[in-house]
Amino acid sequence: MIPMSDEAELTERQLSILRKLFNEGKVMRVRRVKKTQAALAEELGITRQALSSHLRELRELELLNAGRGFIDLSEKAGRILGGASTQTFVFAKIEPKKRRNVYKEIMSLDVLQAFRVTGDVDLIVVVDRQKLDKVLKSLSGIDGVKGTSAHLVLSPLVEGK
Amino acid sequence: MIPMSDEAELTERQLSILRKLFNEGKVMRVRRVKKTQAALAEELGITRQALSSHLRELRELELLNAGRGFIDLSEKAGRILGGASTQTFVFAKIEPKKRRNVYKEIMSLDVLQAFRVTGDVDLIVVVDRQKLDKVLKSLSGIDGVKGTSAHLVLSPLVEGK
DNA sequence: GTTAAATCTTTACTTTTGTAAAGTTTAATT
DNA sequence: AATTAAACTTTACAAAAGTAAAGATTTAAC
Repeated sequence: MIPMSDEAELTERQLSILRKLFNEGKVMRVRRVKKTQAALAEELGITRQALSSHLRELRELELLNAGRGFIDLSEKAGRILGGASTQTFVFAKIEPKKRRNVYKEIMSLDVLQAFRVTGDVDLIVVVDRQKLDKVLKSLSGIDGVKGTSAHLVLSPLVEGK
Repeated sequence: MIPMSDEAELTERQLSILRKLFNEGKVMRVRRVKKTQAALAEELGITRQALSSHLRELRELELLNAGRGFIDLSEKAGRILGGASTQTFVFAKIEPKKRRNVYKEIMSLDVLQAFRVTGDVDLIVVVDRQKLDKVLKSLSGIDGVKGTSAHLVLSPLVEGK
């Protein structure tokens, strides 16, 4: 009975299952569409079977994975569509005294991830390349942010563990 | 017939499906375990149905999602388990002339992600905190790596889009 | 000692997805 | 005009996962 965020609780068994999966799992970024294949097929105006055979080929190319009620596009698919990887890393240095404010502001920005880290950089923010301009402007406008540096991803060497 | 990385090609229909999904999809990071529920149940020593009911509850708490042959843990699950994030960022500078070798070596390391990037850093490597020591040693031993700096994640401000 | 919660089993049925086969249509190529 | 590739259909069945119901165990709490 481990207490969760608010009301729910987890039993020992549930926790052990989570732990087991966590240890064996490989990290990946996906674009998930919550929709059954039947629904998607209808939107496309084709039969489920026709769609299914397209999905099979795309799956064999490692471009996507389908589950029950959802379809995940892989990073590889993003690369083909968007050209390059859409990730960008932004490092920021902040004034310690104003960090609370900085955290609060960053949480309201349209970023993929943001971390407080140790070392000669205070924050690492992961941004979608298309939104980099806007985010950089917002970031540098935050009271307490001393400086930023952006690092576009040229190519991923390793994608998931 | 859009040419892909090497040999494969995509038909118009396949491309349009990818594009549609890409636009509707939401970015998420997951930990994926490639295993059927039947196999997992056997490892746990319980029936498929018993496991299935655990998974249903975990799914209702948005801790995971199961597909055919795989189970995805959500970020929320990671937060409950790890407490903190287990990610660590390592920046590396490399000698341009030896970059090919460096890329090759890095791909064989036990890292979560690795990217070539623009800016005053050449590579950003994401490593599991537990493996940081080993990875740093391996990294600095690679011919062509001029220097590294590690940045432990103190806390995530934003987890997934 | 009784109660209650957690966990499990067996049996059985449904839903979603995967796949196969045979054949039609359309458009571009030679 | 004949060929070929892409895309689709219908019919049909298989596999993986989801669900339901009725009951057995175990363990901790009261």
